[in-house]
Amino acid sequence: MTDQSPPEKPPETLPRLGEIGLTNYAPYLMNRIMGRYNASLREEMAGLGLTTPKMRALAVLSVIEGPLIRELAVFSVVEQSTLSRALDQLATEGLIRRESDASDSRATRVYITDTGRTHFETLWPRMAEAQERMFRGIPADERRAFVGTLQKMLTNIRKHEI
Amino acid sequence: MTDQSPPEKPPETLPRLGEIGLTNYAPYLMNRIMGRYNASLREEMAGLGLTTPKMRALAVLSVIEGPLIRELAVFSVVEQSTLSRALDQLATEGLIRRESDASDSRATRVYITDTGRTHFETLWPRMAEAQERMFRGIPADERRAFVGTLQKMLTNIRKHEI
DNA sequence: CATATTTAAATGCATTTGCAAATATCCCTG
DNA sequence: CAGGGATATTTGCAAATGCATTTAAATATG
Repeated sequence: MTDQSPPEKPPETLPRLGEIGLTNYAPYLMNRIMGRYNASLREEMAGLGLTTPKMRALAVLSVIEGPLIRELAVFSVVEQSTLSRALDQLATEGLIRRESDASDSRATRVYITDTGRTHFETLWPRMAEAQERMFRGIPADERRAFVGTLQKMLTNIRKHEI
Repeated sequence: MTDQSPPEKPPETLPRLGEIGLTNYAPYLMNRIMGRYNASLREEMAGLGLTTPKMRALAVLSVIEGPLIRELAVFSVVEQSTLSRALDQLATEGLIRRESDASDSRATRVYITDTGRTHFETLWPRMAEAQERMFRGIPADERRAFVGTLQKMLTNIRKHEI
């Protein structure tokens, strides 16, 4: 009972959320900002008959040629089962095309159609605008640094997913 | 037919997503990163009987004292009707308390209970860890700059919401 | 080479979500 | 101070979501 070590200091003192404040906690800020970004697009998307998963799939497919469905799920940040159904709709509407993989008949590759590309290009200016609103008043070099940090963060999380 | 001006440049040329690349488009990166962050917490939350809306409400309430429900909806980035039901559950579980506003009997203020605070403090270390994983290898000054930019962005979107 | 294991995608089902409408109260205007 | 909007919250309902399971095919193992 002669232990002299200070009992009140744990090895690592974790500050509480209240101490940091919501607006210093990066995930809170990011969720808040993305919530607004996504909401601002939802309206536009609804007019085009698109939901968030459908739009995200189209966006990724406008850039990546013929990914597997499970890859598309990761890139577009949509649950695989949700994506599967979103693809059903997109295929029915003629915006994408499913093609069974040549070397693995379990797998399916997904391609955007010309119609799909046109559709996405109608939406893209709104997405660019929404980004522009987010970044309003932020100088170019600060934007670049911000995106650079995001890319590092993506690398960090990628070690856990994929 | 002697017009010498270059005909290929429209007044404002909007780069396509394919030209920027997904990984230079900030909203894509942010959605991707937050998707992972939220997924990593979902598991932990499930064990505590929390959903994302319930967790977010608790987190905000651990910092903000007695907000109106519509304010809480904005702060916690949850649709008001969804929040209303999340609060039903949280109240049943004794984690929050609804109290009708003194000066406006339409309005309801929400307070976290001691039990709710304890509950949230069980989750908080996981949230802090998740943030730490996101920021791994990113130096302190870069983190600060990043959060600073996020705060500016929040100000930008705030002009549109609330 | 038969069998067990893993992997890809789709589907069944219960829960959650979000829009729109309902309800209750407040505030403004004449 | 009565009536017509606004505003705060809840609720009905159809659609979307996500987990767990199924189906089908590939790969590993003995």
